[in-house]
Amino acid sequence: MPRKHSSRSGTEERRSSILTAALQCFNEHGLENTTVQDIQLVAKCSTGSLYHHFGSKEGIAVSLFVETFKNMNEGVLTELERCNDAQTGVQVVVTQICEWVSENTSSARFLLQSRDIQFSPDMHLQLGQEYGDIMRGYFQWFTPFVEDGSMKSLPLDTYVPLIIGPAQEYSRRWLAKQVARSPASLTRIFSDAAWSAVRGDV
Amino acid sequence: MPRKHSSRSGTEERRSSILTAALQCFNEHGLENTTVQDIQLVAKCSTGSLYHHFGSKEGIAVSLFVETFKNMNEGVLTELERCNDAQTGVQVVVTQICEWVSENTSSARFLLQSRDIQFSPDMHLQLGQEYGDIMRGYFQWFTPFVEDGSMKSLPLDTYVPLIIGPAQEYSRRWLAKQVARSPASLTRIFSDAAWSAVRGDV
DNA sequence: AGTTTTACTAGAATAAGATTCTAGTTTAAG
DNA sequence: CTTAAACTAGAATCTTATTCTAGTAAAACT
Repeated sequence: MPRKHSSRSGTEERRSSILTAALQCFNEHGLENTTVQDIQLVAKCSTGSLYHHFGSKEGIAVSLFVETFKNMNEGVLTELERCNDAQTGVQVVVTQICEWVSENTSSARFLLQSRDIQFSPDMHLQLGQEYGDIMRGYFQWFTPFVEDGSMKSLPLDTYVPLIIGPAQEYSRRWLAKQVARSPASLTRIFSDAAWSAVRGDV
Repeated sequence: MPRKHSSRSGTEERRSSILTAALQCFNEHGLENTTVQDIQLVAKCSTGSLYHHFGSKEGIAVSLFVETFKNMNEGVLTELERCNDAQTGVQVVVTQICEWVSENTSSARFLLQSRDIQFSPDMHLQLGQEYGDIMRGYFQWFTPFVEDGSMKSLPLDTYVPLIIGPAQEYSRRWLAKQVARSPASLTRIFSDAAWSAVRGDV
């Protein structure tokens, strides 16, 4: 695994070409059934190169996970910060998620179905860091509205599941091809549900 | 894989001892990092025996998944059938799930984190069968209440995510030790949210 | 009871695939 | 122009899933 930022040109391309290849393979054959050779073949890179960059097959999955996760959440947070009332905020979060899933099916499939990647201790740390930052972002936005009563006061850990739970669960099913209509087309339903789950009792 | 019911005594014990051992191993090391040898060791059985019963490591996971899934849903359905109004029904489903997860952490962890088992075609068929039966059970119970207006009329595929989404998403986090309070202790919050997501507009 | 059939167990042999290792090559920095 | 570090290659190895051959034992049949 490379410690510092790559100093060499073309190296970032190699790295991301491996990630792209991996995403494609994971989507075609599943994480489990993808061999590193499959990835090498698609990315046109050698064993050495692949292991230099990621250390292991799991390392590839972890990097992909982290980058995808950050990517999605940064998009959502950006939109959220444009809002200035609780209801709009909640609904925008749900809408953004539904749209992102519908437009980035490969990434979404990987992200939502890969709960059980085995994170090694330091990977776990890295992820925990990112995760904490992102959550802080959300909570900072919402806290004022809990305080002024426009949102219910609930245990902190329950907000995220209440708001994104239904959309996420539906998305999982859609990505697994168990249901047909895209999450984006049901945005309204899921964002209404989210709001009624956390709105203050007026 | 055995086609018929086992005719021989002690065979069912061997079979279920393998499943139990597998569940334990999966929980300790993760699906990925569990070797069949690990399972053999815990179950005290030979390679031949294990492969006779399940055909592959994946086969073990699939059997475990199917049995656990049926198990949980039968419990929920039984309770549901005792109810005779929509609100109670919805809330009982959520409550049952929260309690089952809190009381059967090993099984729940396996069930909720193993979205991405690669089902081979015939396994997929078997699962699809079970799954369809169970869903039919739920829908039969709910349909009348949609018709009489006590529940919203929505696309069929959205009911399940709306009702169990938040509880399930929270449960995932709890099982991954990302949050501390047990789902059972938050039943009220999740079942209220479920009901407000699907209640008819009175 | 004796024979046959079939479920089941065993563990060695094999095969597939992940990871490591050795030997470079290329680039940036001094 | 030299050196150190990033990077690439691909053969060798090591781990692990799966297959194969050879049985044992219980039920079914006569």
